[in-house]
Amino acid sequence: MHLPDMSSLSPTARVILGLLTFRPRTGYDIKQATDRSTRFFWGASYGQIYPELRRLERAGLVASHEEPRGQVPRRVYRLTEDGRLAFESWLSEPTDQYEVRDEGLLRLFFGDAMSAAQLEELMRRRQEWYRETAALFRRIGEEIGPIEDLGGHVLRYGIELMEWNADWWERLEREL
Amino acid sequence: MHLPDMSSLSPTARVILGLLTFRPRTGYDIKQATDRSTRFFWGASYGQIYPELRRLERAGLVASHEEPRGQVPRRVYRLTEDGRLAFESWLSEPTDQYEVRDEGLLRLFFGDAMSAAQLEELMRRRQEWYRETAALFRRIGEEIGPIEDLGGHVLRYGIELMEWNADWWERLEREL
DNA sequence: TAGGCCATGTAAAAAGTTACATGATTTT
DNA sequence: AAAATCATGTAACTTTTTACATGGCCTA
Repeated sequence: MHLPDMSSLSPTARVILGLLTFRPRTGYDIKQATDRSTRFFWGASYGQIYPELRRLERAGLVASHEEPRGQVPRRVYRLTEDGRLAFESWLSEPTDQYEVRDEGLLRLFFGDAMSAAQLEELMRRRQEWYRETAALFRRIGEEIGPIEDLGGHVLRYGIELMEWNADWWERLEREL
Repeated sequence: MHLPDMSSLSPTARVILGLLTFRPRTGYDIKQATDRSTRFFWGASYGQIYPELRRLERAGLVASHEEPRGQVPRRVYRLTEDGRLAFESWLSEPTDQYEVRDEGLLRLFFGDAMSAAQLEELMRRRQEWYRETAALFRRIGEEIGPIEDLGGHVLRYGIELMEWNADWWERLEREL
């Protein structure tokens, strides 16, 4: 058995393999799962998921079988032994990749070209958005119940990060 | 005069126009500036910058002239009136785009597939990295002196966000 | 005189989004 | 009976990265 080449695991591949460590899933199911969980720190669209699943199957990291629901064709993917090894190997790699893409922050950076009223509105809007997003995360948390697995901690991270951001913009507004 | 189409301003175009609001720059200079300032919330590579500058010039948002240093060809770009209008129009658009891409967080999310020792190492590494990055940002802050413009506030945001993240992982470690 | 910085660019590949197309099943 | 959800996919496009190629200028 030759070890699968891990350096070729694309970001999307990592999310897919990760979600398959919990249980076998269809492409549709993977999309739903990313939308509900990893979306804010690593999303995926159908345009990536379906082709990537086929690539992963060719590479032997996942395997699939048909499982139609009535007339509806349906293909369920599961992790192979090679897939699990490749994923676990990625899990223990040291990586520092971290990136924030925040348009509000970019606007603030160039804010000297803004009027005072515009700046005011930006600060207000950002606070609102962060509070709303924190509330959305909280609702998701209530749906899935008390924190048990590590996914729960990540959700709590999301809530706290959104609150921190809202507070930061509030502080900025008071300062200016 | 017809208004330039702002919906076609790519993310890279916005950073370029934004940096040109301060002063005229060469492509190389723009790259240096993004590396030193916007990198962590909006970066750009040469492969985007040079082609984008030509697109922007064709669209009339920037203008350039040659300014060689000895034998070295050198082209300096500046914002046109249309470019300034397009950029200011973007500045006041309402946008909520926000994204975090954090590999450490992704690993934590799938951390049930990790051993206790692996998880331990992840938490330690992340704290280290956030503390180091906060220190790096602080050094940059010392170089550019006291906070005067809004760019200084964005730098302070970066420092505080890195500290918050380090603290979060420290708290997590104590909990587990 | 060597190394680092300034300077410009391209080609190819990788990654990701958006819009479209289709239709069955399940729930209200 | 209608609406929502489950389900699969593609094509075109946009965006971004990576690797390569080139060479002058400045300073220790």
